[in-house]
Amino acid sequence: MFAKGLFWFRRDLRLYDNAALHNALTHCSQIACVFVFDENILGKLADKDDRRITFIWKSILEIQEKLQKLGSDLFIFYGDPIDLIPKLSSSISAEAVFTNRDYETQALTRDEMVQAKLNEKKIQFFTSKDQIIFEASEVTKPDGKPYTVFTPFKKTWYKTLDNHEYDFLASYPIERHLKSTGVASRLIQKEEIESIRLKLSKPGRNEPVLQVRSLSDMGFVEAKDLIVGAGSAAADEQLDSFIKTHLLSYKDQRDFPDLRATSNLSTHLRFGTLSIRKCFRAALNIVRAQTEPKAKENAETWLSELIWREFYSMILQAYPHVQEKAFKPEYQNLMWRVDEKLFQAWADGMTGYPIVDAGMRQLKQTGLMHNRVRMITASFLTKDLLIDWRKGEAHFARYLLDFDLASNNGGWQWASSTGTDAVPYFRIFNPSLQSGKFDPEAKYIKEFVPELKNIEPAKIHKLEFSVANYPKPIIRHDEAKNAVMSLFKRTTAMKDKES
DNA sequence: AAGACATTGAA
DNA sequence: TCAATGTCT
Repeated sequence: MFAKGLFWFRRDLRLYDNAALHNALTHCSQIACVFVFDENILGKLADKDDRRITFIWKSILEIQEKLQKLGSDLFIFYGDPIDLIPKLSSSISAEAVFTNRDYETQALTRDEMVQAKLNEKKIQFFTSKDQIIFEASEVTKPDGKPYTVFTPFKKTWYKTLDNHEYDFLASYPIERHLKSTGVASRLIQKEEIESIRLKLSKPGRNEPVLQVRSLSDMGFVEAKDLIVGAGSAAADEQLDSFIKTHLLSYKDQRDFPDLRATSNLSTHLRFGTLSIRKCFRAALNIVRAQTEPKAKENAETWLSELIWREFYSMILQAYPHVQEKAFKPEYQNLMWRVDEKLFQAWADGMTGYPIVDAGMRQLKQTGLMHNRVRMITASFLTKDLLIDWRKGEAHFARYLLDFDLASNNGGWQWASSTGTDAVPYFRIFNPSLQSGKFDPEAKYIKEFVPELKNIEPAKIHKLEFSVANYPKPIIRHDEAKNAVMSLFKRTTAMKDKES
């Protein structure tokens, strides 16, 4: 038991069912909470009205308000966590720092450095699993090696959950430790926090710490077009409404982008405004309650999507090289085309392929893109334009409100056939067929490509139309298909020769 | 509109 | 041996 501890919020922006926060509250007599806007990350953001910064800001304000109601407060800093976390820990005389694990290489390196600095000061550093149900070492093949194919992974994932009687989905009860105020509280009270704040912001021996009171303190402005409500209350509402309206028809409807039948929870899962354990519990309860097989199947498909998220997190943990290069060694030296004009046409939604352009415009306009369309646009960039998947990955990373490195990288490597799961041959999307199949009435297309509002859907899919201000297709799909097949075949042939 | 395409990991 | 978020005939 420690007298004082520090809890560090990162991508777990909620005050319930939070593993590391629970750990802190049960191992310290008193704790303080902090969020740090990392200057290393924010400095690289090109747009000052970044939707994600606004989402985080609003979500942590919700947390701060709750902590204030509990008699405490939240420290909000801007700077380098490698300096700030140890500095704050000393200021509050913390003996230990608690945080939830993050598996991206950059985050792991940062945490190692934070830990080293803390240990110099004889302060302990504890991390917890919180953002996924199972870490890479917990779901493996019988020989202990990580899976690389989704379906067997999913089977073992379920089996592991079942073997432990669903303990892995149990909620961490935080509330009971947060109740009382005053001397009995487990939270350091706001007077003490205020005096530490004053001390930290005074220029003295050390640089004063930049304590954030508004977005503009960091040079950011509020994004006005945030289409996902920030905070955990909004997340809970979204979960409830998705379950009520779309879960039992999820399998049948999720692939049609105009139906808006997906869960829309990705942003909340990314920032932890929704607990993944709560998500799985809710889904499993619904699945179990279904007597009608069709409804059950629909709900199970959503569970499967959540397990895809687990799968790609596992891949990132087990194979961190995917962050720089192809998962498959034989595709690490593919000769992708370098063509800034083609790339820009794709990024701007000006390829002349309506379904692709609709998706790319939805991304820029809203910060999100329907999953089916992510696959179509990714396939188009890599298989039709022959442009390196990493260029597309970076573009999505810049604009997606729900950007998650593991899932984004997994999706791009999947679409470009460089990643886990076999069979490049089968995976060249035909944009015309995809749009005819998943947006038959071209409703989604017309929403984001209004130039086409008077064109018959069938003509849109077949690209048989001509409109002012809208480009002709920048590439012929049939020719592109042959080109990409021979690109992959050449590489495979080279591999065969070597062996 | 069923079958061909044809590769690879997992059991 | 089975399976794999597709396409093409």
